Amino acid sequence: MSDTPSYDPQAVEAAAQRRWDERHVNEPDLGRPRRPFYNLMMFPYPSAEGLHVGNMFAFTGADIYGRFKRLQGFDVFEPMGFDAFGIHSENFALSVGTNPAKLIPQNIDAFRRQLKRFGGMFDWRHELSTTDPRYYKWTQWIFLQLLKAGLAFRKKAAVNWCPKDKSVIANEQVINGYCERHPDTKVEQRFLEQWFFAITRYTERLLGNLERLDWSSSTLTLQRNWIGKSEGAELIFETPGGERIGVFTTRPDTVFGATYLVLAPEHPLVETLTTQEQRAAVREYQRAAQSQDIVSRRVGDRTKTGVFTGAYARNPATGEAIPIWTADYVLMEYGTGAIMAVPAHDRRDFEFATAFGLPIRQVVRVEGETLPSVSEDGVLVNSAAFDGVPCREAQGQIVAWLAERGLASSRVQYRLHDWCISRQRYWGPPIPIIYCDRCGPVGVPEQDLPVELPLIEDFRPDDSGVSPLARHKEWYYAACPQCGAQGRRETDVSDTFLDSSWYFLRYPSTEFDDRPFDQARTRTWLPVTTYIGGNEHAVLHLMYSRFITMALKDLGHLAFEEPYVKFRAHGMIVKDGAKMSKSRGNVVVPDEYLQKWGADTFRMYLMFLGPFQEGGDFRDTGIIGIRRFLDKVWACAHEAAGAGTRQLPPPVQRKLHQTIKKVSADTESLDYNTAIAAMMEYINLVREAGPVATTRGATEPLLILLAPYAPHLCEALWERLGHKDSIFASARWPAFDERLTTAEEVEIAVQVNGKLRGRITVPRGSTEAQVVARALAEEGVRKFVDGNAVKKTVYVQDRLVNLVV
RNA sequence: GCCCGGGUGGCGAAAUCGGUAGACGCAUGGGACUUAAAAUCCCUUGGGGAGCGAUCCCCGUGCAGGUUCGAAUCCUGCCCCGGGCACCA
Repeated sequence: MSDTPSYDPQAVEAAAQRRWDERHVNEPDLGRPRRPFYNLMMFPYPSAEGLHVGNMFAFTGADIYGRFKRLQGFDVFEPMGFDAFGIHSENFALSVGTNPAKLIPQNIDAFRRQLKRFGGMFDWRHELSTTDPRYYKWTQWIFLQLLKAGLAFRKKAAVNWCPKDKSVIANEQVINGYCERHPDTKVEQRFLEQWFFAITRYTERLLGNLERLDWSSSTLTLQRNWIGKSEGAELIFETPGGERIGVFTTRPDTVFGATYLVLAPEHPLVETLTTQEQRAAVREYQRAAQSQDIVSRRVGDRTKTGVFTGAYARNPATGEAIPIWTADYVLMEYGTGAIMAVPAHDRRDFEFATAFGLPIRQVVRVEGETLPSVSEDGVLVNSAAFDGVPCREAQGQIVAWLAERGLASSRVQYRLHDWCISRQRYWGPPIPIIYCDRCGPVGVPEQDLPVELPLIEDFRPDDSGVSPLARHKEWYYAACPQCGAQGRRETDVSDTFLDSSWYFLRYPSTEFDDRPFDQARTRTWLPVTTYIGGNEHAVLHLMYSRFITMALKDLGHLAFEEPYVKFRAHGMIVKDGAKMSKSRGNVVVPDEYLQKWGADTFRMYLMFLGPFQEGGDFRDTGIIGIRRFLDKVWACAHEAAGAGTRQLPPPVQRKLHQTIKKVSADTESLDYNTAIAAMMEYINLVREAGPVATTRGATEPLLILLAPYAPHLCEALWERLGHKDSIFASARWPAFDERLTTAEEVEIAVQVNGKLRGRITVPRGSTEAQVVARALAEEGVRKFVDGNAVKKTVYVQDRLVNLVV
C-alpha cells in the first residue's frame, strides 16, 4: 500500500512516551485502586557504565507481565528506584578520586534516561534512591526498631585486615590471601565488635514458610540449602578434669569409631585443656590460624594441619580415653566448634588421621565400600551391643542409650548465621548509635534521624587506622542521648542489603516524610503481588527482606510476614557462554541496539532469545526477524484501518482464537518466547489470507496481545485505528471462545507396531471403530499390516491410532 | 565433593500427566520483482537411500541399557556444559 507510511521506531516511540507522560498513563491511583497489583522488579545498582542488557532483559520480562496485568484490568503499580549505596560505588569513587555523593546522581540520571527509553511502565512519581536521607532515615529507623526489640546486638567477629592499608577490606578485595591494592601484603584477620541482626531466631519460620510461597522452585531450593537444616545429636565427651566437651554430629551411630576429638583453634577449652608440654606448639598454631585472612581460612580442600593439645577425653560409648587435637578444619561458628573424629567414616577425619598417624576404627560395614566409607546404608560392627543394627536405626538407639547417662541429646543445627550488618566503610547509612562511657551504646533517638552521612573530601581510608568519619570531630562527637555526656558516634555504616531489605515497603509511600510506610497504602498494596528478579539474590536479599518483614510484623508495624506472595526467577543473559563482566570485556550495552532498532524490537528480541526463566546467550543475528514481524503488524494495521468490517474466514478466525488462548496462557506463565512465536504464526496466516482477513476484527485483538511486548508500536497503531485513549487505559485483554479454537476435522496419526505409517483426516470425535476402519483402508497402512491379524489397537482420541499386529 | 538446572537441525529454539520430533525465527540455496542493488514476496533445507515423478524406505533428541503397543519425555548407569554451596561435622 503506497499510502502506508513506513515504520519509524524512533518517532513512534518518542510519541508514545510523550503521550504516556502527558496523560499519566503509568500512574495508578494509589489511594483508591479498584484492583491493585504490585508488580515489583529488582532495583538496579546504578553503575557508572550504565544499564546493560542483563538489566534490560530482566526489566523487559517484568514489564511485559505488568502491562499484561494492566490490560487485564488491574491497577498496576510498577515502581523503580536505585540501590546506590555500597562498596561498588565507593570503590569506583576511590578510583576516580571523587566523592560518591557527587558521582551517584550522574549515574542515576543516566539510568533513568535509559529506563525511560526502553519503555518500562514505571510510575516515576515514586522513584527512590537508598542514598537519599529521606530514605535512609527510615533504614536507620528499622535498625532502631530491631535494637529496641533485642534483635540487634554487638558481637566480635573476624574481618579481613590489610596491615598496609591499616584498614578493613571486603572479602572480594582479598586475592589469594593478599591485598588487592598491595599484592605483596598478606591479609590477616582481626576481631572487631560489630552489629548483628538475630536472623537465626527466625530460622524455623523462614524455612517453614517456604512451603506456602508461590516461588520458583529453584529459588526455594537455594533458600533451603542456605538455611541448611541438619538433624543430629550433641554428644558429650568428658575429660578426667571434669570438663564436658559437646560435639555436634549427624552420625551418632559411628560414635564407637570416634578415635580422637578436634577443637577449633578459637575454642575456649583449648586454652584450659592444653598441657604444659604442648602449650607452646598450640599457641603457635592458634596464632598462625588467626593470621590468615578469612577467605582462605574457609576455602576447602586444603592440606590438613593441627596440633595435639596433650589432653584426653573419654569416648562416651567405649569409655576409652582418646586424644584431643586442635585443627583449623573445624570451624568455631558451626555446631559447638568441636567434633568427634570418626576417620573410618568421614573423609576429612580420614585425611587428618592418616596425616598424623591417629587410629582408624571401622564401625560401619557397607557392601563393596572401602574406607573411608561415608554411606549410611550399612550395618554397625565393632559397636558392642549395636553390632548388626542398620545405621539409621542405630542413630536413635545410640542417642537414647547415651542420654540415659546424660551424655547425648538430639539437636538440630543450621548453617544460617546471624546477619552482620556492620561495614567499616564510608558509603552507606551511618548506624545510628552513640557510644557513651557511662551508658554504653545508645540508639540515636528517632526524632534525631537521619544521622546524615557527612559529605567529606577525605573519604579514603588512611594509615591512621581510624574510620574516615571519625576524623571529623564535629560529626564524631555527639552528646549521649541518655546522660548528655560527650559520646562518640558509631563510625561503621550498615550493609547495602539492609537498604534493599525494605525498599518495596517504601515505594507506595515515598511522599510521606513522617513515616517509613503509610498504613493505609501498605494495607492496599502489600504484600507485593509479583516479584520478578534474578537468582543471584535468591539467598541474601530475599532472605534478609523476608526476615525484616517478619520482624516488623512481630513489632506491630506490618500485618503480614511474607513480603512476596509470588516470586519468579528469570534466567541470566550471557555472552559466548560466559557471564557478562567488565573484566571479561564482554558486556553488551543496549544503547546502540535501541538506537538502531528501537525499544520494541529490542525488547521482543531479548524475549525471543530463549525461555525467559532460563536466559540465554546474547547474539545479534536474529533481530531482523522481530523487525520483519513488527513491519507486518504495522502494514496490517494500516491496511485494516481503511478496510470495512467483515466476517473473518473460518481458518483465520480459528487461528485468532487459538492465538488469544496461547498468548494469554504463555504470558501468564512468562513463556514469552512461545507467545511471540504464536503471534508470528497468526500474522503470517492473516497476511497469507490477504485483504479478506486484513480487517479491524483480525488486527485489534492482535494489537492488544502484542501491547505488553511492543508497547509503543501498539500504542501508535491503536491510535491509527481511531481510538482516542491509550491502549493501556482503554483496551481490554481479548477473550477467546473455546469452541472456535477447534476445527471440524482432525488429522490422526496411524501407527503400525508403533511406527508412523500414515495420516488420515477424520471428523473430530470419531470413534475408535470408525478410525480403525478408515486406517485399514489406507494403502500405506495395509502394506504394513499385510494380512496379519490386528492383535490390539490403541486409540488416542483425535490424535493417534496404533495397530499392533 | 554435594545440591539444582540443562544437553534436540548449520544456529536460537518448539513439543514433556509418554502419543505425528524440529512449531516460530535466524542463516543457507533457488526463484519473482528491479536497469542494478537494497527492501519485499514465494519455494527449499535433520542425515542417508530409491524413483522421471506424485511419493516411498531406513536412521535420528549427549552415551549405554531397560520399561512400554509407543520414549526427546519414565527408570538405571555413565559423559559433558551452566549455576549455587563448599573442611557445615
